[in-house]
Amino acid sequence: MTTQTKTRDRLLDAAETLFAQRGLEGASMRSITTLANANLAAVNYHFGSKEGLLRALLAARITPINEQRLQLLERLEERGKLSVESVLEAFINPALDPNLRPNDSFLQIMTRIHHSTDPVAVEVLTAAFGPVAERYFATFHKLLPAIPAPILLQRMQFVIGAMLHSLFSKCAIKYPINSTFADPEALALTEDVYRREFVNFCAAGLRNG
Amino acid sequence: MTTQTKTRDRLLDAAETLFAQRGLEGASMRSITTLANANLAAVNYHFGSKEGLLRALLAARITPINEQRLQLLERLEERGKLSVESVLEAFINPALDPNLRPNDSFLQIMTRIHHSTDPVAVEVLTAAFGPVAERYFATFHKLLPAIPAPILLQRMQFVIGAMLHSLFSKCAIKYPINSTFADPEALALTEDVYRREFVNFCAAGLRNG
DNA sequence: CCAGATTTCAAACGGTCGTTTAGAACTATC
DNA sequence: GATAGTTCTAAACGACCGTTTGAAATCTGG
Repeated sequence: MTTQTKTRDRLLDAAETLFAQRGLEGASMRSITTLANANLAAVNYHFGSKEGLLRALLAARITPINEQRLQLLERLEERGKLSVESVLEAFINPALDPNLRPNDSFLQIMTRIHHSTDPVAVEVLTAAFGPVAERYFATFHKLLPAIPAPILLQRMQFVIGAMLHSLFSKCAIKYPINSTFADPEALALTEDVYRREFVNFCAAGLRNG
Repeated sequence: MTTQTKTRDRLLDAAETLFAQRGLEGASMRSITTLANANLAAVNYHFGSKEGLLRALLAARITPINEQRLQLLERLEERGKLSVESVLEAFINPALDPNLRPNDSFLQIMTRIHHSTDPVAVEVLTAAFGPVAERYFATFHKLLPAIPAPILLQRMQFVIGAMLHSLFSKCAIKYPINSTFADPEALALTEDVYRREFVNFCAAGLRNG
């Protein structure tokens, strides 16, 4: 009884799950291939190596998200709808789009690799995220001309950090502060509320920081 | 020619450096003991195991920081100097105090383990950071009574994320956006400016998010 | 100086790691 | 239904992992 999907895709899904769960070093080829119901040698056959698997996974998931970030920004410019809020929305929305992000594991990976020093992760991340960061910085710089570039850059780091950590904590570790409240249900923000909170928090910080 | 410091301390320093550089799984006992100019068995002798080394390292570094966070908050309360800004300062300052943070590597570790799922890291982090988070949340709740608890909790996640990522990027990876500017020197914010930016960014976000 | 406790050392342990290999099983084409 | 190309499989490779061991070296108090 084997799954209908192709081995290559099952390997990518398994890698996504286990890289998120155990980290890049902690997820072994044996655990990945076992979870994917594949032979140990399957990764090397389909991707050449573990590094190849990581590259393929990141390319398959990160690239579409960042491409959409650039597309949304272009559309806002074309339609003259640029504002701090709309740009922040264009930045966060692709990371929440179910069409681009099959499961929550990838958000964990994204946070992990943003704070890792793994050469492959850094290389892929720089290549994919660099143009987006430059483009968004330039846009914010136009929208907030009174803020000196180094200051604005620092504030963008705050924005990126707020995004990464909140996306991670949304679908992974529950912070102990949650235990303060009797009803954990009341703490679960809808995705719309989360999005609004992120945009407003960062907009206020960028402007008045 | 051996270093004057004791083996136990050299092991902690080496572990701090390598855990930051290669992650908890990526830093091997052999690399740690070699960097510390110690025998391979030294870690097991002094700390029992690699996990024991990690626990000792985290306890030695995280605990003082979080204790000071609580102390500073108490002092603000005693002196009636509570404000969103002063509380944010009490939160960020211990992480920048050279007396509590011997070198930058620990900031990388702190960011890493905040986004890891390693059982030991999660356990230590929850124990050390939980009371701090609850305490600060209660204080912010008093200062900003109009904001519903779940919303305030989400905004605190943004604050924590902004802190973690900015501390990490300060001493680790340089984002590609930096390359946009000719003079990288002009981008290096002093620690005072960074602190002020963090406090003002987060204060604006918490209030008007 | 010497006994006793502490610390360091080289060597080896079993286990897991990522990768390779040669052949079996499958699939598509004629 | 034979053939060629693709995919899968089991087994083994050397390398590195964290840990253990027992003896040497070092330090300590009398």
